Amino acid sequence: MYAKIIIEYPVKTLDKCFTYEVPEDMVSDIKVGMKVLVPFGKNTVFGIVLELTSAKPNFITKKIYRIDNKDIYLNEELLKLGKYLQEKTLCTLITAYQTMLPSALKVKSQNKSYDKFDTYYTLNKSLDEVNKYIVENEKRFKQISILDMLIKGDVLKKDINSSSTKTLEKLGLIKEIKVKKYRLNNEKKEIKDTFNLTKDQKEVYDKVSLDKYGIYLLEGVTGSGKTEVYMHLISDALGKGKTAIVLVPEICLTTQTVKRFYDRFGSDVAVFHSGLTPGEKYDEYLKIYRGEVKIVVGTRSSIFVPLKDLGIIIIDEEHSETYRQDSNPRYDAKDMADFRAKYHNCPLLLASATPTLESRARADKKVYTLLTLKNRVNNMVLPKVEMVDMALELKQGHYLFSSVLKEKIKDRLQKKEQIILLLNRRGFATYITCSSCGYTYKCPNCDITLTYHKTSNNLRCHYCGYVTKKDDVCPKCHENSLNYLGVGTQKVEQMLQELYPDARIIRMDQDTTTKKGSYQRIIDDFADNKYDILLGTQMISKGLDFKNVTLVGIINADTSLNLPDFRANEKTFDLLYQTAGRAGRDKKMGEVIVQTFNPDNEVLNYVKNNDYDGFYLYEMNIRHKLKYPPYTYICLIVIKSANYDLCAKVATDIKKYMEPKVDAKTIIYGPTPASVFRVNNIYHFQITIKYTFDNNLNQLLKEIENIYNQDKVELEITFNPARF
DNA sequence: AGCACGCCGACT
DNA sequence: GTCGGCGTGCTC
Repeated sequence: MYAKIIIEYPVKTLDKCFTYEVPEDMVSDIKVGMKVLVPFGKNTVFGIVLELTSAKPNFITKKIYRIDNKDIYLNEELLKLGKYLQEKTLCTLITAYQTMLPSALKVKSQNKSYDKFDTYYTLNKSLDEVNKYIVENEKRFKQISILDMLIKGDVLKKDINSSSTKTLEKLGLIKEIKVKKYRLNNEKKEIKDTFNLTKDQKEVYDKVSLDKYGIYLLEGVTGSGKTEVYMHLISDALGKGKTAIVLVPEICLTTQTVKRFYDRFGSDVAVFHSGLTPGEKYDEYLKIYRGEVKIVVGTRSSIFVPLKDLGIIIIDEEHSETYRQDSNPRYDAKDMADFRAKYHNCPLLLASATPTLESRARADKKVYTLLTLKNRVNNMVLPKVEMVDMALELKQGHYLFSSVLKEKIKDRLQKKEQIILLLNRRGFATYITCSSCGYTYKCPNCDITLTYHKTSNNLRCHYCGYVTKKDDVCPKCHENSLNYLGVGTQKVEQMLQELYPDARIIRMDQDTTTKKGSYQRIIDDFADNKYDILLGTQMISKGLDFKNVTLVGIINADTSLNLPDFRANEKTFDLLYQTAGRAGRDKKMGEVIVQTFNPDNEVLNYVKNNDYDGFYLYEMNIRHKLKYPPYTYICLIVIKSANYDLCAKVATDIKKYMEPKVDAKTIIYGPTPASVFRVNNIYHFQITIKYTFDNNLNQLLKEIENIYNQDKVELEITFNPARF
């Protein structure tokens, strides 16, 4: 028997099968998908068996050394999923499989075992023989008490280890056994199905068919109880003997959502996120592999878990960027989810209060089934949103906090209600703005904020390459106040403390949440009313549910409007709408203050009116005019090299190579310097491709990779990039 | 990726 | 005369 094997080196030249002979004694054990050790050149490497065949090849073959672990291997579905991942991202096949496996199982030399064991004592003789021993040695009280315990069941060695156990072991009456120990364990809980769905929720729930493939888009306002719908659907899937995957954005994981799954499904749930150690991940993977859990809740990579018989896949907060990996392979978990849903003939449910325009547009075109939850549960009303013109406030001497916001904060502090303040740091400091009038530079061709390049003191558009010089005074109001606009959370915290000396303020940003668990601690403390004000960056916007928060303040709504990205509006809407949704999640009415230099901005006004659908129509119109997704697809090629000239040359060569070969409607922009032009002395150029239908593009890009991706130049191709 | 083979410069 | 630079080509 011969095996076609793909080896561990993630290089394009080795991205193909090598054929090895399977030794006689391995024939009965070996299976497609197993990790094996093989000789390769002068080395010994690991690889994955992709195919088994009896056909003898016409070249000399080497023999497989050994199977790495015959208990864990990729099944047919996951092997196919890997190929799909390769196809979608143009990565090597081995990279695809590596991505799918937890680090403990990756195809490479592993020096340590990730298995942990508990040692138990167990009886080694029949009950009769043991009882006989007890009768014959009735004076050996210690031994007898041990035997009595063991008759009832195995006992941990460390609990009863003594000279007596050693004697019994020598006599052959008892023995040690090792049992695989999981690092994380959840108590088995009764599944309670007492939560009743509201009428709205029931309607949505009824429309999802668990018995066939289909993609549903659930558009549900903040606080509409989407999780409750998931629970019911999952519960039904389990009832059919099936399993479920729930993807959540990273930030939601440590929070209430997961707890709710534990409370409801107990030990049927495994959680997968970056906070787990490799050992913990390995254990969870093993539990899933062995079918000991039925539901996996986790971040992006959880889409690859080896659950069998999937009954439903749910992607919560589907608009979140975290579902797209921003390093190689640049996959989108939604694509993977779609593949698996098709494979298992089960539904894929995408849910969000602010769906991506792409998803929402597909729902319009009936590619997805649109489901809506328009009302909050328990008659909670959506918060009242008020715009404050910061240009006016500034004139009155209110710098970071407007007079209105200051008043409201004071009021809530008196009422012992809580406040969340958002400092919008998206798009921070890459652009130039006028601090008197709020003017920003935009590209006349692309309607994109120009990015400031300090070295050359000019402004550039990263899409088309438009360059203009930075003026000394603002072109609109002629004040000498063009600069990076930026305040740090620390500074805001300090000012806040000066304004409200008695307020208890907790800051949440990159600095305060680096330590493991610190994020959770802040959330818990705030939920426990240990603080009055939670001040944070975008990480506070998602999924948090604090009953006592009645005021949300958005300190600077504008920064993200100026992201050099065609999704700037969408990102701003998401951020503000979701943050606003943190207010008034209980009986008390919530209020939101949005501070802006552009009070007439349309996007902000849709936020004000809690009007996602309005925003959707408005933004679709813009996307249509400027031919942005969802009306087109975008593919980004980044060319990286330490050699500036070479980098620029390869970039232009690629464009020249592609231009005559693409579809007539496909447009190639650039090359332009990338948004991060130079990192560690590596230059970055980028080419943007806009296309609608281009069947050759994938093939063409493969060619490009083969021709231009050499030692001194690195190419990075991203389909449908999250940002650029 | 890793390693060998191979053909030209400055050195124990 | 050799050691070693990294360009090229191959690995079942």
